[in-house]
Amino acid sequence: MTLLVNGVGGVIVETEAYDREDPASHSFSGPTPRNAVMFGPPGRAYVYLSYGIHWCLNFVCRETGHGAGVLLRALEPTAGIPSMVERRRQREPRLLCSDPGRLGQALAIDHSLNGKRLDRAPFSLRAAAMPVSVVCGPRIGISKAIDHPWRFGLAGSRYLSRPFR
DNA sequence: ATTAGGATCCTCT
DNA sequence: GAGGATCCTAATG
Repeated sequence: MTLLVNGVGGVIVETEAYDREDPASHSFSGPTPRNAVMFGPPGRAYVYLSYGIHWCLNFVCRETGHGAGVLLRALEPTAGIPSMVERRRQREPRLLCSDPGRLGQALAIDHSLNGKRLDRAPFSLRAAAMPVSVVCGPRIGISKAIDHPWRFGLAGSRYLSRPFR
C-alpha cells in the first residue's frame, strides 16, 4: 500500500507484526496507558516513543480488544520528498524513510496521531494496483521471541532498513 | 564491514 | 530504577 500523512509518504516496503501472545509485543502484558490504543478498534494509529527519541508508527490490527499491531519499518518515498528532506536534514533517498525512527521523523509522526483513524485525514492509504511479492524473516531490535519470522518486506526493494537473508 | 558509545525519556515493576 | 519494536557518529579491522 501507499501511505501518506498530510500528503507526505510513499510505498510501504517493510513491516513487523506484533500480537497479543507475543513476548516482544507491547500488548503482551495486557492493557496499560501506553498501549491502550492497541486494544481498541482496528484501523487506527498506535504511536509510541522509542528510546526517548524516535516516534514510531503502527497500524492496529485484528478485532477490537485483541491487542495486535503492525509496525511500519520502511517506505519507498514517493510524495512530499522536499518535506522529508527538510525534516530529516538528509537528501539521500534511502535514508529518508528506511527504519522506524527515520520514517517517523520524515512523516512528522508524534503522539498527537496516537489513536487516530487511518481512513481519515491526515492519513491516506491506497492499495497497490497489482499483487506484490513479500519476503519474511526475524524481527529486528528485540530480545524476546527473536525467532518469529514476523518481519515482512517487499521483495527486491532498495528501501528496506536491512536486507533479508 | 563491524563495533562501540551517546543521545534522551517514557513506561512499567 | 531498569530497560527499551532506534539512530547517529566515530573508530577500528
